[in-house]
Amino acid sequence: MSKILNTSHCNQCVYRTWAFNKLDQEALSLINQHKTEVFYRKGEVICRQGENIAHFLYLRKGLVKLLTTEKNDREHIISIGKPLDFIGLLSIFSKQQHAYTITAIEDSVVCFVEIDVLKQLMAQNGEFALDFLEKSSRVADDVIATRLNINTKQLRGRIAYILMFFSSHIYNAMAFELPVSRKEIAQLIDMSTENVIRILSEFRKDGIIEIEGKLIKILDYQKLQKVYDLG
Amino acid sequence: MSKILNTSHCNQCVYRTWAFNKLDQEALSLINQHKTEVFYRKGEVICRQGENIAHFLYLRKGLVKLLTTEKNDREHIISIGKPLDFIGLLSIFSKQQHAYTITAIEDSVVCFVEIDVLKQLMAQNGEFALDFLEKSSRVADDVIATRLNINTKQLRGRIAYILMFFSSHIYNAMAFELPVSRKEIAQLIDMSTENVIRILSEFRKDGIIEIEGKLIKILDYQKLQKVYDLG
DNA sequence: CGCGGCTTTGATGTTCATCAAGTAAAGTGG
DNA sequence: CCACTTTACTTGATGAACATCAAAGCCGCG
Repeated sequence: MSKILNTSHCNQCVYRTWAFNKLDQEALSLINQHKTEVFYRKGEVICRQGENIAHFLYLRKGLVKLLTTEKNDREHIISIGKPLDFIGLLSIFSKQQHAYTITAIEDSVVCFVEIDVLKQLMAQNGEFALDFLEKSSRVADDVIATRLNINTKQLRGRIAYILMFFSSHIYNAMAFELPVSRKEIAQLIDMSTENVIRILSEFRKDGIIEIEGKLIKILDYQKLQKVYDLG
Repeated sequence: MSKILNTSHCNQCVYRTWAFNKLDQEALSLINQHKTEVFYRKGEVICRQGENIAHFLYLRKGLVKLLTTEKNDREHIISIGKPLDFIGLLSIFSKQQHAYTITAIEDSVVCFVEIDVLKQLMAQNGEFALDFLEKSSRVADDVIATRLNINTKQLRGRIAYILMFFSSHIYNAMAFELPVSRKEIAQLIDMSTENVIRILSEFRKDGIIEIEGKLIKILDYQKLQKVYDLG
C-alpha cells in the first residue's frame, strides 16, 4: 500500500531550486505545511480520472503513466512522467477534475501540494507564477510534440522512438529493464500488442537490440536512430 | 498584403474582460503602447516555425491554422485557432522560437503584444499571471485532448468530427462554407486527401450532408453525432 | 489558352489490427 | 507447496482499413 512519508522540509528538497526558486523562506514554509509526500508501490494508482483536483502533483522519484479510459474500456497512455515532471499536466489549472488517471509503473514518491496554497502564492508573487508557467508549459508542449511525432510515424519508427525514449530520456543507458509491459507500450504508441512484439523481434533479428524478457540492450543505436528518422 | 491597423485603445477591446481583466488602467496603457494589431488576408502567413518569439499573439477576428513542416516536406496541421484563442499556444513561454507556422485561413486580425512587457506585468501582478495561466492552459489542454480523440477514431469518425467542429465550434450553423481545402482537412485529421473526399461523398449519399464545392449543409446532425460516437 | 492546383472516382497494394492457438510466467487459494 | 487460474508473451494466418497510384474534369489565373 501507499504510505505517507515522514517528510523533510521543503528547504532541503532538491526540487526547491527547480520549481520553487523564486519563493522566500516564508512561502516555502507555507508550502511545507500544506504538502504531503506519498510513496507508491509499482502498480498503485495515484489519482483517478474524474476525481476532483485538490493538489498540484509532482514526481520526486520513480516513474508514472498518465492514461485515459475510453468508452470502449480501452486504455490509452498519454505520456510517461519522470522525476521533476508536473504529472498533473496543466489540467490542474484549467479543469476541476483530473483528466487522466496516474499510476506508478515503478516505485514512486509523489509530492502533493494543496492547489489553493499554490494559487495563493502565485497570486502574491508574480515572478514565481511566471517561472512556474514557463516550466509547466514546457511539459505540455512536450506532450503535444510527442503525440504529433508518434502519429506521423509507422510502427517501426514508433518502436524505435520508445526504445530511444527509455534509453536516452529515462535510464541514460544502453541496457535497461522495460518498466512497462508490451501491452502498455502498445497503448502508449497506438498500436496492437502483437505488433509491438513482432517488431521488437524484427529489431532483434536485425541485430539492433537484444531482448530477454523485459531486459533490453541496444546494440546499434545508430541503426535505431535511422529507423526512427525514416519513420 | 497584411497591414497594421489604426488600433483602438485596449480599454475598448472586447478581450479586455477576457484575458486582461486583472489589469488596472496603468497596466492596460502599457500594453496598449506595446501592442500592434495587424490585419491579414486569407492565405497570408502570420509567423513562421523557427522564427524568434517576440510577441504574444491572440486572434481578434478570423480563423487561422497552426502547422508544422516535417522533414519529408509534409505539412501537418495541429489545430485551428479561432477568435479569443492564444494562437501561439504555450510555446511562447517555454521556447525561444515558434514551434509552428501560423497562417490565416480567413481574413484575420491578430493582436501582437510584446512578450517582454507581458512577462513584466505577470511578474508584477500575480493575480494576472494566475488568471492568464488558467486561460492558456485550457487552450493547450484542448489541443492534447483533440489530438488523442482524433487518433483513436477511424476515418468516418474523423470526418464527422471535423464537420461538427466547424458547425458547432466555429460557425454555429448547419450550413457553412468550409474555410479549408480537402487537402488541409486531410493534414488536420491525419488521412489522405482522396479519402477525405470519398467519405464526404459517402456522407452525402447517406443523406447526412449536402455538398456544393466548399459549401456544406448538415442535414442530419444526429446521424453525424452517431458516426462520430461509433468512431 | 494553357498551366498548375484542387477535386473526384476507380483500381491496386501495403500496412496494420484482429483472430487463433500455444507457451511461459506470475499470482491465488487450498 | 502444488494445482489452478489468470495474465503476459509469442508466432502465424487472415482480412479490413487505409494510402498510394493513375486518370480525368474542373476552375482560376497569368
